[in-house]
Amino acid sequence: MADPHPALLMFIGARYVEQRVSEAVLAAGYDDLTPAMARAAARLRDDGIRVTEIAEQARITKQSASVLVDLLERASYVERVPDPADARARLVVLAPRGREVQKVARRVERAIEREWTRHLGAERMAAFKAALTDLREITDPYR
Amino acid sequence: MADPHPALLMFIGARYVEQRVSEAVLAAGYDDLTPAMARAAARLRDDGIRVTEIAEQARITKQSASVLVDLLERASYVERVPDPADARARLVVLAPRGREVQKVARRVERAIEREWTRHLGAERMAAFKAALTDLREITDPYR
DNA sequence: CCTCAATAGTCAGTCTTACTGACCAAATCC
DNA sequence: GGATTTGGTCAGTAAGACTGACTATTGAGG
Repeated sequence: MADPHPALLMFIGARYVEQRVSEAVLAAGYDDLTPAMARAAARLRDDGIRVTEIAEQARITKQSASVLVDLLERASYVERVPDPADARARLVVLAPRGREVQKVARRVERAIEREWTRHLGAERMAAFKAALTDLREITDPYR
Repeated sequence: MADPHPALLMFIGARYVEQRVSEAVLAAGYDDLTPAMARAAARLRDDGIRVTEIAEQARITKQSASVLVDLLERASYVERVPDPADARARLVVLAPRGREVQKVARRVERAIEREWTRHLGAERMAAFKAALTDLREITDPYR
């Protein structure tokens, strides 16, 4: 490829991080997490999230999201609790085991960010992150 | 998310481009291209490529790549020609119909690059692309 | 209040797109 | 010139996505 589109380079970088994280999580002994489960789990917030919200953000149907949450729940990574604000809905929250995995993932993510900063230098890295953040404004329909 | 990891932002951008391109291709009347077929087709080069190479670059097994090439061939997007340099191998090359789709895709990609340049400014865009290219050195095992 | 459209979620069934394992034929190594 | 590597296919299976139909709750209008 003579001059690859920025999007391809972005994809390559994102895929690299996903692989590094999933390897580390596997190495830490969590071998029952599939990539799809992990991607769904990555959407979790501390205050809980609805299945429908996971689906929107991950761009999958609510049925698919529901299956993934089932799997995560069965493996004790998350719990479903009733949403106090809406009796139709249930909130997906991290269970203790999920919080442990999250810690492992966060640690790898920070390590990669340091590696990238070392490679580009602090200044270029900051500019890079700022550009990504600005581009999100025109590429991310979910804020 | 308070401070999303750069990789998430990269993923969001890459996904946006893939969606824009696939929408345009669909709108141009090519409705028999699945996302997986398109991703495989995106690896094609003018001088032809081997199925095994597609597999390596797309990080899928050669069997999966072979199936996708079959589908692309059946839909007249590509052809398989014997590799003059190796009688075991066959080169996957774009067929006329494939070249038409490629034109549509390239057009959208250029349009998006212009939009991004408008949003960031030419200077920041250039720096952004340079940073992506540099990061590729440490994130892309296939050079 | 009371209907009724919208929303949160599930169930059932299907298709796409991966995977593993076994295998063949040509090329390359020693 | 036999053994190993490489390019690719065939067969079978599983993960993960989709559509469509359905239930229960919410919230808005009359």
